Amino acid sequence: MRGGNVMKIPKPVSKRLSMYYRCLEKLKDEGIDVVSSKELAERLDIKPSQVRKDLSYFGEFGKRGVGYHVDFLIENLEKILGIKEEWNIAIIGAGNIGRALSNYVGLREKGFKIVAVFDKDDGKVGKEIAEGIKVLHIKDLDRVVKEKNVKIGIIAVPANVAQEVAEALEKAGVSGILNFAPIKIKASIPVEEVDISSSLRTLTFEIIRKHSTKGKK
Amino acid sequence: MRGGNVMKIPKPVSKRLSMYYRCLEKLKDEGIDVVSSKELAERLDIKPSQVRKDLSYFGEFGKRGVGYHVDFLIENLEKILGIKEEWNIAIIGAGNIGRALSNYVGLREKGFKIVAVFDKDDGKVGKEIAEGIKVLHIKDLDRVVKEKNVKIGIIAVPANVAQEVAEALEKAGVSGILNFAPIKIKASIPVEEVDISSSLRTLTFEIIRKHSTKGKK
DNA sequence: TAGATTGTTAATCGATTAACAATC
DNA sequence: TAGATTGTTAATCGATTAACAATC
Repeated sequence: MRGGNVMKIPKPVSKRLSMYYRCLEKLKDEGIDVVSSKELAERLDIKPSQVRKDLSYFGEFGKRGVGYHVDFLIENLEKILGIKEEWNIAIIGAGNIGRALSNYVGLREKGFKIVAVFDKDDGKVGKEIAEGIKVLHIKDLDRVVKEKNVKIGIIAVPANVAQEVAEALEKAGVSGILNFAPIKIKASIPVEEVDISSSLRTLTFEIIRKHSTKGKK
Repeated sequence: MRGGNVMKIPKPVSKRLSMYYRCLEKLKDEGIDVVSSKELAERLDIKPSQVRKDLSYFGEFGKRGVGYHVDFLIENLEKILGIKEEWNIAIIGAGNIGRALSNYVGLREKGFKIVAVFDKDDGKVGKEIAEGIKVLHIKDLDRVVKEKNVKIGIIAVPANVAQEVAEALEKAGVSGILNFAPIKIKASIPVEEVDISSSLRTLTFEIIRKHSTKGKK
């Protein structure tokens, strides 16, 4: 099914769509131009019906009895995920995370372009944090977001100021936020959380559980 | 319920336990020494029954009619999550992510100690990547993991070599892996994935959906 | 004791998987 | 046409939430 009426899509779908896309690119490289949900699922270690259901939220991309044309599916996923668009990004916070992200070339290749880095510390403002990127003062956020058409704001500041930075970003007019601070951000625009400490904590939890559980299958 | 028999715990529980812990520390700072599931839930914007159920997987920490003693619950969460333990970490890959993590002081404060950084590039080996941390050659992984009692390996290499690095880490004897490469790692020890590009992609997906959906509530 | 709040069972909700008619 | 594989509906599984007896 599909249509203009409200359609709820499970949270995990978008992560899987990215997986499908990456896999399809590989298939294309291998010279394969039609693939079945079975084949795709096998490569990704999931169920064929999951592949079909995930795709069905967005349209009918396959041919019964045949499978999915790799090129056609790639094209559609590119539209759904915004892969061919260029996304201008501003980073707030010129500390370790801010610096690492500014220098992370992998992002550029995927269409994510860091166009500005902000900090409130005058000692950092004006310094070159990455090639061609000078740190700006946070007070210029509004103006720069508009001028440089910033679509995504990345929060790379301590937890205690993260919420207010989020509000400033939203007010400045960004469309989405990626948050590295270990605190849940409340906003009316989409927010994704990346919490490294929390992931490490989940890991130690699992390690402890694994070792202390005797009869666990 | 609780007990020695196999007890399945929902995946999202550990993230929430971390949230509870952080919130309890704040409560302690505020001088509060007893808290109800209702109060805790309100502060975290979840349901009281979720708090109670999550905690019930690990024991009976509250008093009926009273609530939870903050200190007592903190103590227990510290054990469950391994918060007071020191976790020695090795990073594989001395690129941008590796460097950023090596310099990320926030980790140290939480008991995560980077004790070694590895790379296969001779140009990087021997260089000081962070204060007091010289890059080692990957060939010394096995020895160093044993000598320095490394418990966690962080994968900060490109996707195409991530799986083999994971296998090397497991063979060397680490207990868990944190993976920054955009590929799902298969291993028999716990693995947590942190995928920044994928999170950004989910964000662009949500932004596009939000804007193109008219009647959406 | 009366009031409050837990721990746990049962009901609900959401996501995944299986099954199958439609159709290439 | 016969075989294959989709798109979609129905069944299952897993996680959250509500309800309530137990008890501080």
